[in-house]
Amino acid sequence: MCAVIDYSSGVPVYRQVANAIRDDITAGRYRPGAWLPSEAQLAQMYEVGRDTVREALAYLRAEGKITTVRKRGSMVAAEVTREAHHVPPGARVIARMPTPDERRDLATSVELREFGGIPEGVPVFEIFPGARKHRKVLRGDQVELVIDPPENK
Amino acid sequence: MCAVIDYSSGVPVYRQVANAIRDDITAGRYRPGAWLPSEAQLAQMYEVGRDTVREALAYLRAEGKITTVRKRGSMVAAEVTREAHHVPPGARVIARMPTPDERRDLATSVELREFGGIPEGVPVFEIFPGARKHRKVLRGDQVELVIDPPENK
DNA sequence: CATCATTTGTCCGTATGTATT
DNA sequence: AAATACATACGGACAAATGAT
Repeated sequence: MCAVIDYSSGVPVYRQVANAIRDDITAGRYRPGAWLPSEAQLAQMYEVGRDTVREALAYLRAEGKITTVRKRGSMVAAEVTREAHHVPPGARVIARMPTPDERRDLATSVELREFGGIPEGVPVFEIFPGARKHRKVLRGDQVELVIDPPENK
Repeated sequence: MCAVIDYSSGVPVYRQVANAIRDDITAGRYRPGAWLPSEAQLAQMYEVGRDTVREALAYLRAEGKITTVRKRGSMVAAEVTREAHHVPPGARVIARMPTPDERRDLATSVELREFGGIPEGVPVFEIFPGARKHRKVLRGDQVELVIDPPENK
């Protein structure tokens, strides 16, 4: 029934599996917050090895689509509402993946306990405000930058 | 010489290996663009299984620190100069990981041929300009957003 | 042009510790 | 308490593509 793995396509099998699972997520067959089948089950479903499933899950983690909890399983990432963050004129902003330190510092207490930090696949904003104020690092999955319209003062 | 893996720390071994390699990268012992030792060599160096090394490399790929080329090896991600991109007042910006389509569309021709798309660990900006213009999706590793100062017109 | 060694991708068997039931 | 399920980790093995000889 599910999933045709094409071994002659040249596309790594783990990516084909990842694509199939991602399609199931986007199609709503796995809902946000729900647990995926276990690695062994997924391996059986797609008729591939466990290693391949593990790589596919790592791939989806890197995309931020799922988070994996040690000794529990992999969960579809929950949707969060983004909080507006106002950026002053003249600022510069880059997006990048967080450092290990930032992953620890930006985590909620729950995430820190469960995952050891913010999940994989979550980028950060690094904001350099105009003058010589300190730069800010914000979680990319929880904020939305709002460019302030010019004020008349 | 290199790397002490602490099996009693509770920290997964693959993460300890990833941390050790990352430290080597940040310390400049592996330069941008250089090939890492092969998986087999790394496994020997840290005295762990190849599975563990592969997981560590997947972890570093997700961080954008390295890119892996099939049948060739893993390379330290090259540094690029960011191009300035001006954002109009009133716009909203989010950062997220790209979809598979975007990974293909935003790749250079070289990346498309070598990796099949932009590398893992590269986030994107999604910019919603004020009115009802089309949204823009830009590579997070190549651009730097510049918030335009208010103009007087 | 042909051959060979290297390297990643993939699969399998097995073992262990831990969380949940 | 006991059993089950699962992530983590090790080892061996082969295929296919690449690069060097």
